[in-house]
Amino acid sequence: MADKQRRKPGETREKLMGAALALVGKGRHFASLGIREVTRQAGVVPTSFYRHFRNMDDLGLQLVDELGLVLRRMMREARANVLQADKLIDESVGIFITHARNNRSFFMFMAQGLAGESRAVQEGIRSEMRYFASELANDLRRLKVANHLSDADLDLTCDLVVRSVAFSLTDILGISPDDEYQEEQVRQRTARFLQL
Amino acid sequence: MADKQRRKPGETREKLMGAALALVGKGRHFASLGIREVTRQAGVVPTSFYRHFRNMDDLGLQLVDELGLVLRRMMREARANVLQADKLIDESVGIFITHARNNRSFFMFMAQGLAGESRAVQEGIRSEMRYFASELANDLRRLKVANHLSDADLDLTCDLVVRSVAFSLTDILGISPDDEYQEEQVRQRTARFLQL
DNA sequence: CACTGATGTGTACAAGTGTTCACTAATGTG
DNA sequence: CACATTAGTGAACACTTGTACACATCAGTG
Repeated sequence: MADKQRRKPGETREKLMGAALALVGKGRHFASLGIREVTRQAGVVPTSFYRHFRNMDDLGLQLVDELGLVLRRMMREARANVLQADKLIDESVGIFITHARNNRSFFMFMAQGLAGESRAVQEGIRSEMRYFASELANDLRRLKVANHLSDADLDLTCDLVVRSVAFSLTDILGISPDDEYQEEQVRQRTARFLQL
Repeated sequence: MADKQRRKPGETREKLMGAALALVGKGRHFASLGIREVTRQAGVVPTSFYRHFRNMDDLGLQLVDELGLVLRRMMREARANVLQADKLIDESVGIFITHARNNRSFFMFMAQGLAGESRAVQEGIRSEMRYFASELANDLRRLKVANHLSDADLDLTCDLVVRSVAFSLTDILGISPDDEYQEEQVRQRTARFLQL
């Protein structure tokens, strides 16, 4: 695997992705970002952009890949921490919210991408969600919770759960700053959703 | 109420909103639209924009208002057509999908706005959804379906239902052209969601 | 060491951007 | 009718945008 060379040890490519993410985190929509804007934020000259990405959509796609890593990390942590089934929901929601706060920009990007303008990005995010839902179904099968549901219904339920949680994203991200009361509010509501 | 004057009988204001909507319908994201672009699509000179809107966010807000009308119309139709409770879900999903197809751009705008960059638009759409959910809860109470749920749980359930349906939007809009098979697929899945 | 390929920089340009200004024509109100 | 208001127009501005080109610099390979 090739590394960068010249001057700095930091990868310009990562700086660019980070810059785009930072702008999204500040409230901008990914679809409205321009090449120059991103390079400016990254502290790089505009032409450098083309060394790593064809265009903004390309950058978006690569962000989706990284997003996948974040989600997998979250899943792993959830699996490790959820030991008994009775606290399953509360624990999971807690972990999710924590990750959503720690990777605010990433999850914002995800929420945006679901209705974004690049079909490819849209499809990518959706596919990550499908994967997540199917893994969730497997876990539940393994834990023998929800034996009362048929296989097909379990899959469907998990899809529904993932969708609901994803939707709650906009709630969480909308208040994230440090409004602890509201956060608790959302936490409880999301948990109740899942119980139903 | 004042009307337009000069030359044409058609409202420029509506032409501008229609133009923005049309661009969204073509796959563009609202956040990436510019004033000049919209006026060009509307066949109007750029300066005319300022006669009706402060900026693009303002236009977005007014679109949300119109979106509210569309939603209310849909709700009315659903209320009129759903007579017996057993067909409630299938009927409702059918009506929803029909409206989603007929007002494709509007619903696309709605899906986008949920994670859009204007906080005001975001809040507006969310408030429309809350209103919709509360009306739905009232209807269900009236029909005496779901007596087994507490009031608070019913409200929560309806919120969940509206969220799920809204999420399905992206599914529906993503395939809308004329893929009847997939449409049936989504129709069945959404219905099953609601049954659960 | 010379060569190649990847990565970085600076300059340049044509096209598109939001917004302002002065001007014109139609409308509704006195 | 005169008048203020409203809704339309075209020209002009200062900037920003995406992209292309030529060039510089480094890492690794023969």
